[in-house]
Amino acid sequence: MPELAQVVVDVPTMQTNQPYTYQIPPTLEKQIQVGVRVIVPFGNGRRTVQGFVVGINQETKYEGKLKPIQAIMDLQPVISSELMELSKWLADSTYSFWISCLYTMLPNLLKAKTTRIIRIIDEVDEHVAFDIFHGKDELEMTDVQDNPTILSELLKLQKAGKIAIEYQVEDRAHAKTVTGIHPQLNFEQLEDERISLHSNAHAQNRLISYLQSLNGQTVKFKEAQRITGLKPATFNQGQKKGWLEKVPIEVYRQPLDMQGTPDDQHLAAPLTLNADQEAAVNKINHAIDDHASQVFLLQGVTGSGKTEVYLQSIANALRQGKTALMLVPEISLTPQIVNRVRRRFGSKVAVLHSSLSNGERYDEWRRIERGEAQVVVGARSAIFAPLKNIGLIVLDEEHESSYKQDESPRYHAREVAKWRGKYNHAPVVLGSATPSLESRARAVKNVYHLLRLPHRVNQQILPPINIVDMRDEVKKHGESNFSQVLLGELADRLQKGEQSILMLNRRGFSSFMMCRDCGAVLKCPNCDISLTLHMDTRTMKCHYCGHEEPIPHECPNCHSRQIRYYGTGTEKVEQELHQLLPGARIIRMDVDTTRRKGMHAKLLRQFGHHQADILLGTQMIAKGLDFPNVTLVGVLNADTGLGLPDFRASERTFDLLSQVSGRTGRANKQGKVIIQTYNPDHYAIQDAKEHNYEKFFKQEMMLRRQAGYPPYYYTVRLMASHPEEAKAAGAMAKIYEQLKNGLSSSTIILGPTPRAIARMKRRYYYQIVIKYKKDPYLHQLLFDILQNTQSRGFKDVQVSIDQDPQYFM
DNA sequence: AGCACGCCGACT
DNA sequence: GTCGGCGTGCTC
Repeated sequence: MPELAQVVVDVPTMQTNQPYTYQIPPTLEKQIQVGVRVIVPFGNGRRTVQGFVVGINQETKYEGKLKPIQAIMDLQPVISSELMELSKWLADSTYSFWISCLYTMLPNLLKAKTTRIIRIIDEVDEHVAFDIFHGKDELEMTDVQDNPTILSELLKLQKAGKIAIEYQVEDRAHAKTVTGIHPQLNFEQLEDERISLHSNAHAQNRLISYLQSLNGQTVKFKEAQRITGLKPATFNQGQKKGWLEKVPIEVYRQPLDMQGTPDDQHLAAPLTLNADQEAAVNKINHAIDDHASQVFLLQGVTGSGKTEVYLQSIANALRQGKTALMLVPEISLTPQIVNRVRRRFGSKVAVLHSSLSNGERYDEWRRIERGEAQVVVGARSAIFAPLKNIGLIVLDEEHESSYKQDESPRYHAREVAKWRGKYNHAPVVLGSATPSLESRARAVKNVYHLLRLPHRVNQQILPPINIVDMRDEVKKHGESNFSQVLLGELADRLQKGEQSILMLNRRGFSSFMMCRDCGAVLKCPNCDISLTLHMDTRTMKCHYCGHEEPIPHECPNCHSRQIRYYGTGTEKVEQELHQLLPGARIIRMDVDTTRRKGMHAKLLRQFGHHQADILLGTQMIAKGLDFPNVTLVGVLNADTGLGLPDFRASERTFDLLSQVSGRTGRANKQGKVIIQTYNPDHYAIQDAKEHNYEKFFKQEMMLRRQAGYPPYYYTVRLMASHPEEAKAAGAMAKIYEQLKNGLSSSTIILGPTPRAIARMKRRYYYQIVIKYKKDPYLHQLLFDILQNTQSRGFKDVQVSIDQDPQYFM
């Protein structure tokens, strides 16, 4: 019996979400392995697609004739056996396609581009040759596919055999190369060449000496020019005379911020640990040494030196000959933290940012895959880094919601980390000053091992927090984003030459246009939400679909000219600040000023060098920053997130206030925090003021218990969308019937209801939230529901399932 | 996804 | 009669 390949093809639909069996042609027999990418014929016609070999065996249930694999794209598997296992688990636990999970684990460049090319194979008339093919003999399908007239014409020609459609699967993954030069002659031969030189050919003479000094090595052309000072023309002469040859040298793309990485001779030494840190490191190191897949929850107040604990534990994993993975939320993946890891571990470190180009990302991935990097630092998707023999996984700021991917596959990096920890028999460290309720509850139940760092390393007390009641403030001093107290403190810092950080909480908050006469709010034509004013581009933008339109001068509803904008953006605050404190130098950080590559780092560097007095920003400045000269943190509007219809609203507010408070008093100077709010008595704000996580945890747990939310219940969210509201609602109603009949009696079904943002990108959304403690039928039932989605009655309906959603909106 | 097959109304 | 609209089903 011949070996057969089981292939998962790149056709992400429910019906094709399974391996297909292919013959292995004799020429590929030796190269085919599980985890390589292949090109296979799929469907009628000459269509070819990319796929992954997920198994090699002799089994097939398929009765028809098996097709052969057309080509193999990798010499080595790009999916290891660990990641293969993981991909199956991921698809199952997130209700997503296997193929999507495989791609999620790889750099984008490994997703092949498929193109359809239309080629003339027989005489066609002039109209076709010039008007459609523009005189050429081939055409890309993408150029014509949305022109029905041309398309039908081409279809006829295809039937007549005049043109043919060819499929090309193109691998986009290419190693970057630079030109290198390689001596073609040995020392003596070069010496002979020297003799035949003209006496004034000094440059060529020097080139010969240089080539001799290379001893047969290949060097980069640029490098050779730099060292010899010779012109490219001289080298070209040498090439013509056969002394040297130009060859491509494979190099890794160097991200901007990688340049200037310390060399491995001058790495930073570990810092001295305090007793708490040492106890934590010891526990973690024991687990590493014992190959124990224990989960630790490292709960340490801001400034308590969690990072040092991570670094020393990572160092221990490396000493054991193992690798380590450290995850950081994208928002705090700042140069500060990356540089700290690089200074400690030098060239062993690979970094996976979202701001890397596809090529850079591919190169970092290959460095890891080849074992050249043993420490990986990155955001969410770095959890799939192709490290082998993992000894430790760290998730910093484990409570961050950005660890959950909000599109399919909707995985949580924390859960993947635990899976890989188990597979590799390695501990997982979850670190946070404000752990998620889920994690902390597990620590209480001893599922996780709790490690605490209750003190700041510099013995600084946590900064005192003042709450300013903005209701009084507005009564006494009128509308302003700045209370008298905050202004006074800011002026005081300016005078002392100290720095301040101001945070504008943008959650659930933005500048919108409203008509003062009829009250109409300018809304997105595609989505059900108001448009946000962007002064920099002078446009109104939709934050959901990207729709953009000019700022209106009159109300589109009643044509009144009394249309004004409301709300507060960072720009408006900056303007107000310039008026109130004319001398202050301000750096504004928000999505608009940091969109350009490298701007984030640049602005922080400027602030670090004290080129500004005030750093004004959104949530992105709340985490991870460490500036010793900052002695004041102000939160302009603490409570805008509290009103959101989301059971985690209080937790997020508490986290945010705690995190941002930690940005001050980090060095020797005492810091201070001022929080402005319209809800001064809310427990999330009061507990943050007291730096009292325990109190907040107890209170919030009680409320979650009463309302039946996580961590007391698991939740799943189902969503259905359709361009017509009734169709979306109807689909959800059908799903509701299936659920009601199939689930156990203790399970609670909420809905169906329209989503808080009921319309987005021209589609209407309906949702159901299921709350359950234990339901043996649920998992299978949800898969059945997805399967039923294929039937009539669900035409054009998109259904998605989100296990443990982060947001209910 | 992409394509063929097949069943209905509108035209050469 | 046939062309082409879209609903349905299949891809190893």
